[in-house]
Amino acid sequence: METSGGATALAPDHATLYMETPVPSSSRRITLKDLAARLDISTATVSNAFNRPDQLSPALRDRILREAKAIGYSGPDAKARSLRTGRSRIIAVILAESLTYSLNDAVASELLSGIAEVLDAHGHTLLLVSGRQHSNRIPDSASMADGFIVYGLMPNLTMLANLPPQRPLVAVDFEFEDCPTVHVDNEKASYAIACHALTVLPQRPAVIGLRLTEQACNGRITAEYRLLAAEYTITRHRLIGFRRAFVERGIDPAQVPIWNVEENTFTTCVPVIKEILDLPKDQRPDLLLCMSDRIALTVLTLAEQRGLRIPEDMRITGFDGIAEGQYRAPHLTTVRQDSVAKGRFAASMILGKEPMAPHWLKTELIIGETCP
Amino acid sequence: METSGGATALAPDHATLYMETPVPSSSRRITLKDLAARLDISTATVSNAFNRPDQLSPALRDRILREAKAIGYSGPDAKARSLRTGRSRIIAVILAESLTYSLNDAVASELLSGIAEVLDAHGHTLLLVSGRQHSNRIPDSASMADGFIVYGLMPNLTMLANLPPQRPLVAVDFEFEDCPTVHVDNEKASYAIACHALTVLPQRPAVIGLRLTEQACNGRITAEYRLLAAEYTITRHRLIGFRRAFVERGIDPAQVPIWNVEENTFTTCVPVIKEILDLPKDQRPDLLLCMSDRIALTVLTLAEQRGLRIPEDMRITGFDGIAEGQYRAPHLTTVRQDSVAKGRFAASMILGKEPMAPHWLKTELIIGETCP
DNA sequence: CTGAAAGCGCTTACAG
DNA sequence: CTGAAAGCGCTTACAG
Repeated sequence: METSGGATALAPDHATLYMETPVPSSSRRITLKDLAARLDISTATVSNAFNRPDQLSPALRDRILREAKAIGYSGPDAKARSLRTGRSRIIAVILAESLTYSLNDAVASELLSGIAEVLDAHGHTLLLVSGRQHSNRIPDSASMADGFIVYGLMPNLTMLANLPPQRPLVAVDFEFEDCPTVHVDNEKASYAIACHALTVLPQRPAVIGLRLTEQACNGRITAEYRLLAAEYTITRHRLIGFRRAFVERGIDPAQVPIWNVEENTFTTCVPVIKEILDLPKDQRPDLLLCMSDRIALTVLTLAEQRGLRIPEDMRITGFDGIAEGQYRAPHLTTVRQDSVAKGRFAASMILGKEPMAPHWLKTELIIGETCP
Repeated sequence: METSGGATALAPDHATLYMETPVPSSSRRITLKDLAARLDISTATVSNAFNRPDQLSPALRDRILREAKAIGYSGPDAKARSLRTGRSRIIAVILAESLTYSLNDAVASELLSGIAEVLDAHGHTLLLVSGRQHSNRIPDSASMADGFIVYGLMPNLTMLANLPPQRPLVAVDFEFEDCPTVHVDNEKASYAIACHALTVLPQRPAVIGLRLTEQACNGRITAEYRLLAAEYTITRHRLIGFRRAFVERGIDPAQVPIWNVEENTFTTCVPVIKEILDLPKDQRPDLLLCMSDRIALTVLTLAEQRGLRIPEDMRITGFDGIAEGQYRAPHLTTVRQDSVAKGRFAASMILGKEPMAPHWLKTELIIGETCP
C-alpha cells in the first residue's frame, strides 16, 4: 500500500475507507477534474457551472455546486485560471517611494483609496509594489498583474522598461514616455495660491520646498545647490508658479529664500522648520509658502509652541488639501488636489473604463485662517 | 501573406524581414519555448538559465540571457510559473474594515508597513483585500495568495471559512478558531494606563469607547444598549481593564459614564466629543479615558478650541501610540502598541520564518502632558 | 444543453 | 552539463 505524502499518523486507519470511496485524500488538493469525475460529467460543464451559469441547466448546475460543497471544492483555482485566460484580475500599483512612507502619507493613502475603490467595484484586486528597493525589475509575482499604475517618478526608470510588454500602464503625477498620465497643473495651482497670499504684501516671504535639489539638501538652499529640472520633480513646477506670482507683485524671486526638505514627514521637516522659526525676529519670514500640507502643518505646530501668532506673525500656506489640515484650528490655507479622484481615474483608465489619454484634474484654492 | 493582428501600418514594409527571421511577430507574446527554439536548446535549459544558474554553464547561460534581451523576452511568465510551482509569492492581507478606512488609519497603515517590509525582504508581494464589501468569499484573484493575514474581526466569518484550504492563515487582533493570532494584551494595557491616570483621583472620570455596543451608538451609552461580548471586539477588553482599575481605586464603574464612537475617524468622533465638551462645567468629565489616540487627539483639538486647559481642566489618555500623538504639544499620554512589529511578526509567521503559534506583543505606557 | 480535446507557459524529476 | 516529456488546473472554441 502506498502512503500518500503529508498523511497524518491516523491515515492508515482510514485506508480502507479511502479505497472504497474515491474521495481525494485530504493531502491532495481537489480539482475541477475530480469533481467532474465524481459526477461523471465533463470538466467543461463543471467549469461552466462556475463561470457561465447560462450554459447549463439550473438543475445540473445546482447538483454540481452541491457536490462541490460536499467534497470541499471551493471553486476553480485562480492560478490555473489566470494562465488559461491570460488575466489575473490583479492591478499592481508601483510606488516611487517606499511602502512605509507611502502607507503613512495622507496623499498617497488617498490615492490608494481611490484606486482600491474602483478596482474593488470591478472585481479586481490591488497589489502593492515599491519601486524603491527593487533595482531593475519588479518582483516576479507582481508581473502577474494585468496592468500597472505607477505613482511618482521612479528613481530607476529601467524598472518600467522591464515591465511585461503589452500591458496597460498609467502614470500618476509624472510623465513617462508616451504612457498616459493622471495629474494636476502644479504650476497653475501654486501660482494661484501665491497670488492669494501676496494680496497682503509680505516683508520677508520665503518658500519651503520638497526635494527640489539635485544633491540632497535638508535646510536652506544656497548658491551651491542646483535645482532639479522640472521633468524630475513636480515640486519644481510649484516653484515656477510661486516665482511667477512673485514677479507679478514686484518681488524679485532671487531675493526670496528657499528652504528644502528631503522627505515629506514630520521628523524630516522639524529641523528645517526650527532653523527658520529660530531666526531673529527681523529675519524670520512673515510669509511661508510650503509645498505640502505636511510641511505647513508642522510649521503651524512648531510656531504655536513658540507662541507665534498665526497669521499675525506669520502667514502660512500648504499644498495638497489633506483632511488633517482641516481638522484643527486655524485651518490651513492650501490648494486641494483630489487624490482620491486621481486614484479613481487612474484605476478606471487601467480597467478600460476611461480612454487611455492624459487627464488633468482640477485643483481648488482653500482659504483658511493661516493665510486669510 | 497573412497579416498578424495588431500590426501597425508599417508592418507590410517589414514583412520580408519577418519571413526570414522567425522572430515571433510583435502581436504574439514571446515565450520561453520561442527562446529555446531560436537557440536550438531545450526549454528546460532556458528555464534553468533563469531559475537555477548553477544547473548550466555560465557561457550558455550568458548566451540565453543575451538572446532573451535581444528578442524582448522578459523572463518566465509569472502566471504559468505559479500554476506549475503551486506558489504565487503573493500574500493577501484581508482587512476587516474598508480599504478606505484602513489606508487612512494610522494603526492599520503601520501594520501594513510592517507586513510589507518583511514580505518585500523575502521577495513576496502584498495584495490588499477588504473583508467588508465582499460577502462570502474573497475576490477570485485573491485566492492566488500563498497565505492570508487577517486583520481584525470580519463582519462575516464565512469568508474565512471559504478561503482555499491548506494555506496558512494568521489572525491579527482577534481570535479565529485554531489559527494563530498576533496581538497585545488589551486588558492589561488598559488597566495600566487607567491606574496611572487614577493616581490623581478624578471628580468625574469618563470613558470614550470604540464600537462597544451591539447596536450602533454614536454618543453616550445608556441603559438600553447592550455591550458586545469580549470575543467580538478588542475594545471590550480595554473596558474591562479600565473597570478593574476603577474598582481598585474605590470608584464604582457603574457610575462612570461611557460614550461610544462607531468609527475611529475625526468626522465620526467630533459630534460625540462636542456633546461631552459642551456639558456644563460641573458635569464635564475631568478625566477622559479614550480607547484610541485618534479619539484622544480629537478631544485635544476640540478642547483647545474651547479654551480648556489640558491637563488642568481635563486629563486625557489615548491608546495605540501613533506617531501623530507625539507630534504636537501637549504630548499624548497613551499606551503604545507597536503595530509595525505586529505586522512584521504576522508576515514572518506566514512566510514560515516564525512558528505558527499565538504571539503576544508587549505594550508600553507613554506618559505625556495630557495626563501626567 | 453537454462533452472531447487542445493548450495557456512554465518547472521538474528523470535519464543520459 | 543538457534534453525529452509529463503535467500543474483550468477555459474555450468546437462539434454534436
